Amino acid sequence: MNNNDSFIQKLRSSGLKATAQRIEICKVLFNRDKTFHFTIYDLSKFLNKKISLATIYNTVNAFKKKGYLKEISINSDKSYYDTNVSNHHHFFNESTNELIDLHNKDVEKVKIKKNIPGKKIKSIEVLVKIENSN
Amino acid sequence: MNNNDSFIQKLRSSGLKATAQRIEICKVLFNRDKTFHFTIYDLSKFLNKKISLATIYNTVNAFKKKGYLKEISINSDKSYYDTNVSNHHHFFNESTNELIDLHNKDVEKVKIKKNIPGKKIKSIEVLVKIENSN
DNA sequence: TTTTAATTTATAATGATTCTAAATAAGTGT
DNA sequence: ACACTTATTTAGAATCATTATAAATTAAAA
Ligand SMILES: [Mn+2]
Ligand SMILES: [Mn+2]
Ligand SMILES: [Zn+2]
Ligand SMILES: [Zn+2]
Repeated sequence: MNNNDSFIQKLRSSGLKATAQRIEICKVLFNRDKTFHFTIYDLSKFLNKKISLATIYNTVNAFKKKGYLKEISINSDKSYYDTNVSNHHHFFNESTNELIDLHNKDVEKVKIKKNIPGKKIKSIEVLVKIENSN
Repeated sequence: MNNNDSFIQKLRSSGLKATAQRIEICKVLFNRDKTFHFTIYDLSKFLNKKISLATIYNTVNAFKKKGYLKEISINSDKSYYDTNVSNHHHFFNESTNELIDLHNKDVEKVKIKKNIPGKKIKSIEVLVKIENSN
């Protein structure tokens, strides 16, 4: 089973039609060793004008809804997405606008000692902003 | 010394002219007991059309640059600002889009065990997303 | 009071994202 | 293989937050 086939299965199994555009986007996003952190603009550069911007947005939103991508909270004017959908934290390099994963072993478990009645915790995310220390 | 005078001094001492608009905005932002978390839209509602939107943006940006306001990292399409400029963390209520302060005593100190050579840490922020638990 | 530079403002511009609606293509059933 | 139905793609328009522009105003200095 080659990669394309696995993407086709992945798409179909989640009720998404396996279109050429989605398979192309899957290849860019998921044929990787490490986590990919990207903006829509980053992704569109990789796709090299082969796919319309509307479709890139549609697909990223669909993949996010299906749980294949995660949106990352950055103080910024555009959204960042992450192929690592597990619970993890980030460095954000303010000099380069680049995200770097912090794995569980890199951050001591965050303990929240306050609770709000009637509310439950959905996620706990740590963002460590860094810059050149020159 | 009334409030206005203290705002005038605060503005002048940081090299900002003490205009009527800025004093008005100071009153909304800083005449409070607790932290104020707001968007530009929130602030503009408080100001009730007396001040142009451009000036609200200009002033918030100026206050942020001077360290009187902090921008908060939320996964969202608009910026949030915070009158609490100290290092602290937040709950974000996804049902109401409301920020709630987490003080130092509410969160165990976050320990980052990974370091990136040539980079220094500017800030460490924890964002706890919550929602109705029904 | 005059001068000067900062500020305010209406308005235009920008940029990210979503919407619209027509054309196309995937998957289903025959 | 073929037709059918519906999801998807797409160009382009619309929206929304934010920033830029540039002329009028005003604070503070001289
Ligand atoms: Mn920003
Ligand atoms: Mn969003
Ligand atoms: Zn990540
Ligand atoms: Zn706060």
